[in-house]
This record gives sequence, C-alpha cells and structure tokens, in this order.
Amino acid sequence: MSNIENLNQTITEFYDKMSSWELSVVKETGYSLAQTHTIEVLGHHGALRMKELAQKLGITTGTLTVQVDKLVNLALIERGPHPEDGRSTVVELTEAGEKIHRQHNQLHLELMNDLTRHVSAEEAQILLSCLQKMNQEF
Amino acid sequence: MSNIENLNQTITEFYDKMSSWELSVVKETGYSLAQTHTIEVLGHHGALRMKELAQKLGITTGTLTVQVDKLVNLALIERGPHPEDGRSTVVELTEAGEKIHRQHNQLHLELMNDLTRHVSAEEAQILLSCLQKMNQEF
DNA sequence: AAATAATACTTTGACAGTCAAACTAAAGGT
DNA sequence: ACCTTTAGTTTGACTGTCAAAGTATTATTT
Repeated sequence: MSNIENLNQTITEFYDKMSSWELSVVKETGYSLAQTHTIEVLGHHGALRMKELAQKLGITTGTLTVQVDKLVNLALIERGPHPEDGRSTVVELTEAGEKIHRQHNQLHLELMNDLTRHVSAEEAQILLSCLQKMNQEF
Repeated sequence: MSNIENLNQTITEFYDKMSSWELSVVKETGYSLAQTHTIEVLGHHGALRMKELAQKLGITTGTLTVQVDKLVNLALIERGPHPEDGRSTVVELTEAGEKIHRQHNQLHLELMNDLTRHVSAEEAQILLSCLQKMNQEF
C-alpha cells in the first residue's frame, strides 16, 4: 500500500473513532450532539450573532433559531440584542452553559492525554506541526 | 497554552475541517452523507451481513433496513441470502456502487495528497506512526 | 422431538435536525 | 422617501434515528 493510501486509511480510522467517542460521551450527558456542538462553539468563541454561529456550525439560521430556542429553554444560553445592529441577536452561554462547556472540554483534554500515552514529546511536536500544516491546506 | 491543549485544539480543527470537506464533497454527488458512508463501509469491507454493517456504521438494524431499501432502489447495493444462516441477509455493492466507492476514495486520496503538500516524507512517517498509536488507545 | 430461547431482520411510530422558502423587521443605498 | 439588502424567525417537507413490536430462522434445553 502506498504511503498516501496508508495515511488515508489511518486518518479515516482516527476520524471514525473520534466520532464514536464524541457520540458516546455526549449521549451520557443527555444533550444531543447538535446541542453540544453549539455549546462548544459558543464556549470557544464567546458571544456570537446568530448568523456567525450558524456559519461556524455549518447550518442555516432557520435551523439555528430552533436549536437556540431549546437551549434557551434549558437555560444554557441567552439571547440578547446586538448593541449596534438592531437586526441582529447576540447569543452567549449562561453560567450553566459555561459549566457544561468546561466539563466537556476537560473530557477532550483527558482523551488527548490518553491517546498520546505512547507518543514521545518529540513525536508529539512533529504530529502537531504536521496537523497545523494540514489545517492550512483546507 | 499547554501541549495537550494545543494538540486538542489542532485536532478539533482538523476534525471539523474534515467534516465539512466530506459534507461538501458528498453534497455534490447528490447522495446523502449516510448513504455515502454505507457505500464507503461496504466498499472497504466487501459483502457484510446487515448486523455487521449496522455495527460498523454505528446505527441500529432498523435504521439500516430503511437505508438499504433506498440504496437497493438506486441499484447501488444488492441484498442476498446468507449461505449458512437463513436468518441473515448479506448486502454488497453492485458495479455501480463500486464505481461510486472508487470515485469517492479517489477524492480522499487527492485530499491527502493536497494536505501533505508541505509535509516531508520523514514527518509523514512520524505522523502516520503517531496516529496508529493513537488509534490503538481508543 | 418438542418446546423454549436467542438471533437476524423488518416494520412502525415518534422525534431530532435539517433545508428551502416565505415572512418580518431593521439597515443601507439611491 | 423608496427600493434593496441583511438578520432572524416561522413553516412545511424530508431524512436519519431509535425503541418496540412483529416475523422467520437457528440454537438450546428438556
């Protein structure tokens, strides 16, 4: 098998394992994958307009409106007016939402720790550098 | 930022970019993500029982039955009896299904080629080795 | 050998998530 | 002042999903 084929297969396997790990972790919390993803993005970027958030999530604002309604009902996020643009709504995590974000992020860090158990510091440095280069090529 | 945090963020970014790449590539074909995933798994593993396929896809057999119905209608896969177990159905790609799988796989290989444009052979070797180690830790 | 249990798949009913398109409200351009 | 564009919401239709009930076949127990 060629190097590229080998890398393709290994990355695909890694991707699939990440997917099912995330799914199983999220299932335990009782929130859906879409809800968790919304919380993650808000936790990472802070307050966002509906449109910005929808773009980062890769969904339409119509879909997001419904999702935000649910999360507001769960008291995990809050809607507020945009200070300058009367058309816009700004959305951000509540303290409860922040807490969920921190907990979820912690699980990610623990996973990374576990996964790199047999990866040396030197290797990890190259791994990181490769991934950064690859991210730039998309 | 700690190494682990850095790696976590970079991997998350990579994962997200892979997701949206896959989604956009699949959209162009007119087939859904779930359909394409089913074809990918069948293309990679060859003929499978319904149950085996459902497990590899991470869905229930109930969901898979419906999905297979559609793909059979599209003439991309075929159902057949299991030679030894009368309860089982075996599912495999048709020639048209194989063709789609080969085309999709080719796109993956081209992506990998593009992504590693600035990754040296030595780095790629370490990248591969790291990912293989990490895959074993799940 | 007959009865029971386990397994493989299908069907059905109920929901999330999703989009496109129509709608409302506000801002920007002429 | 009047279009036009933009931001967000609402609505209708569809896909993907599961759980639970149903059917057919195989395996196990008695």
